[in-house]
Amino acid sequence: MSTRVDSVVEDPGLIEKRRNQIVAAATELFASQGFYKTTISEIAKKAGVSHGLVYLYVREKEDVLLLVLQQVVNAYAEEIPKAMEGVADPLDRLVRAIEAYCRVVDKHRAPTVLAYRSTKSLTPDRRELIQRRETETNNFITEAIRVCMEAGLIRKLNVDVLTYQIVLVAHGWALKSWYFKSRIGLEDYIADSLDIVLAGILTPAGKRRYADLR
Amino acid sequence: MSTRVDSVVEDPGLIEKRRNQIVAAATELFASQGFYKTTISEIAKKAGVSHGLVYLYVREKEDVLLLVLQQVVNAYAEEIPKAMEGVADPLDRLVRAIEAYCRVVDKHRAPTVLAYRSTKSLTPDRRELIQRRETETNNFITEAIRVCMEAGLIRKLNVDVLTYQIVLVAHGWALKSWYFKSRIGLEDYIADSLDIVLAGILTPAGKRRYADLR
Amino acid sequence: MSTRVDSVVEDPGLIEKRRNQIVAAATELFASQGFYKTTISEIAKKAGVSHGLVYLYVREKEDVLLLVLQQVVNAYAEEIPKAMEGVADPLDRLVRAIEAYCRVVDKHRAPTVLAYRSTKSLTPDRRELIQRRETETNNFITEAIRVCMEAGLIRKLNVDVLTYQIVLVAHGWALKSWYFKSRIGLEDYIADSLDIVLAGILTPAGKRRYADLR
Amino acid sequence: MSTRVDSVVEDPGLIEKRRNQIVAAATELFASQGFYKTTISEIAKKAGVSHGLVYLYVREKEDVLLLVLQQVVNAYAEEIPKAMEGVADPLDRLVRAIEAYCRVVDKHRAPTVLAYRSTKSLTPDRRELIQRRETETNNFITEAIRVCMEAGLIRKLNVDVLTYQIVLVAHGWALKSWYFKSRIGLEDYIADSLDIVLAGILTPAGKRRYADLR
DNA sequence: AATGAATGAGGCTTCATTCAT
DNA sequence: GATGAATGAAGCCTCATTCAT
Repeated sequence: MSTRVDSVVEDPGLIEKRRNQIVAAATELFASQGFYKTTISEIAKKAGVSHGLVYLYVREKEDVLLLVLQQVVNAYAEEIPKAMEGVADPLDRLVRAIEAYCRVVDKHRAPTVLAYRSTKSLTPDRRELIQRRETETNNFITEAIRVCMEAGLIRKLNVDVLTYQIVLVAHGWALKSWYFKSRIGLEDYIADSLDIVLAGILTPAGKRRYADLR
Repeated sequence: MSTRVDSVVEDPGLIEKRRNQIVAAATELFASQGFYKTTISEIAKKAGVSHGLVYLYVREKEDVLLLVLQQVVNAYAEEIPKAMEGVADPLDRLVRAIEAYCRVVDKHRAPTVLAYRSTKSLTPDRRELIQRRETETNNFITEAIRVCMEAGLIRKLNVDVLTYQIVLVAHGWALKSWYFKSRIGLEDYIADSLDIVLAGILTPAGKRRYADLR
Repeated sequence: MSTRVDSVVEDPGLIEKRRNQIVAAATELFASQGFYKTTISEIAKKAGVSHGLVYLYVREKEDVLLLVLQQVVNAYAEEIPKAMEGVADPLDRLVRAIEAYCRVVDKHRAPTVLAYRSTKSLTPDRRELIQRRETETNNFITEAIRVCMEAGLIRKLNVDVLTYQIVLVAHGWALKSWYFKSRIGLEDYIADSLDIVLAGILTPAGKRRYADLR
Repeated sequence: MSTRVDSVVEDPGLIEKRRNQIVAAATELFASQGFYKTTISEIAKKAGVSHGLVYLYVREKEDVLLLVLQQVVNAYAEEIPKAMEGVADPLDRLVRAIEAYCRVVDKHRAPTVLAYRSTKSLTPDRRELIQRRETETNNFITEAIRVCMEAGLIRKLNVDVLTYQIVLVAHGWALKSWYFKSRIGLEDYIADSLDIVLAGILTPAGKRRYADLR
């Protein structure tokens, strides 16, 4: 979980603990006010430390943003494969991945939106770190699609387009939560989205297999 | 075209002209550096005016952002219905709306991404102005879907979910352009996306009608 | 009534008229908000002219202040001698001068306070113009005192101190109006002040003469 | 000593020290150039600190003015009662109060004039703070007069008018110092003013008592 | 004479970052 | 390791003044 963020403090346990405090506070503040309107002092105050301390665990303000965004994309990168673990059936794996994706997004709604708002506020090197990790996650989806396709369960389609269509469905839950909030719940959103997407991509064989899974 | 942004200058023609200059400059800068990293002076310089002049046409920096975002959502709100004008067939209307949406997004790629990044930087009243306009546009999609559904061309589905799935497909072209750029062109993206979505939502009758349209 | 303020406009009648508009508007605004918080645009708007016009009748903003202050000190310089005109009795002259002073101050309460606030905002040359005029006015008081003194109606006292004590009584009505407003009216203020001052300065002969005057 | 001015710095000793530096510098500058022509940077420079530091001890520029004016009215409120301490004779108390008032004014000549110029530049809440304190001070004079009156040493007169006549005599030393400077010294001014005022208000009994005091 | 658009100097204020304790 | 006072770069915005029409 190397973060590529430097600290003058040596003790890794302490680093872990302090950064968690800082990131938790920052996530909340960035999500509600945005990166630029949030000051280091606000973060420190909410984290219950002095603002000078922040600079013992981070070199610049932007590093805090990096840590926050890493936490989100790391959550994705961990929980999605975990949902697929031990599941052999290719279609089942894909479905579970999609469901998991929506649920992680739901759990991290605010920071997910933050990622859309603020990734570009990072310097290119840091930005790449985040995007690489996101791509990594999406590769699980891409791979699951590919396996289904090879098994004849999904039609021949542009895999990239399909991958991002699915990703956007998941992210959409966070991005448009201001719209959905009063209209539909998470589980219904997942069910409806799956319904649409799978109907659009499954082959007849795929459809039969999917019916069996339920 | 009322912008809800005040100006001390009276002449509407001049206001129009100056604001166009300012918005054009600001769009470019906001898109590449973000709202907060862009200064009023930079905008003025790129627009070829003094920075004092900006404040004759705008009351605060945030108004510039509002104008920029209004330009995008207005483009959506105008061009999408225009693509449907004179087209009677319900399915054709929907397809054209989707295609048009993707193309407007393509034409305004940078400011579309900007909208995702920066809408939350607006004060609530201004933010609402933008979101209202976006909802307005999306209502065309919702309506087109509903008509198709009533005509038995589209399955019974949650219309809100479907609307935003389509909207996200269109926006996705801008949001993930960093990924798609090297992989696929706009027209292929539209074709593939339509392929997936329509397959997912059309009834057998709808599929037959769609085949006829091509 | 040369004002020592330049104008690019030639016609003296027009200058007079326009300056009156400007000064009237400015007096009100300066009095309520102070010189620095008042903008040329506000003055122009209240005067019903364009703000560009102001600069045809005045070279700088400070000139407007000078004109405003000149109007007050000129009112003093005119009305106080006028109250003494045709009055021969030395003590009567002094008493009428004091009464007149208080009444002019009352009529110009706001600009009188303004003079205390803002005379120092003038450049030295302009400031001197105002102070010279004020001294001119006060000389009427000084002179009246001196004549009374020579006539044995007033005790031998430092004339300068006495003059300013009287002047401050008059100005005090404006300066401390926030305090007096709810406590006493103008005529009572004049009567009480005269009572105190005259009792303090009149000789027995003076007191007898004063009794005759009433 | 509560100033009603916020500071982000906690240590009261440091606040005291820094504010003293700032106020000393500001007093000088405000007195010579006025509030609006003085910049925070000038104050900081003269105080030997960075301009950023000023904002650790003050929230807005106007707070600096408030602190400066508080220093003057506080000096009045402290030194005048101190001059009366331990003095039992009513007339003696009044005379000492008047003398003390003139001397404090002399010691704070510039900021006293500043108070006349700039109190209105304060927002109403801050202005009230200053005026309340000034009224507090003047109440000592009012009270001393009242006691003398009850003891039959001073004639029945409007106490408010008399109070402010005395106050203006004291303030006059500062307000008209440009005139007096070359004409009379402080002690003579005090003596002459007392002479006039007391002659104006004392009863025969009062005059006898006053003669005894000398 | 009058208008009002345009300029740009300059002030206030914020806040990331440093550093002495 | 932690604190918090101090610094100073930098941005927003105002408004006196100019000038083309």
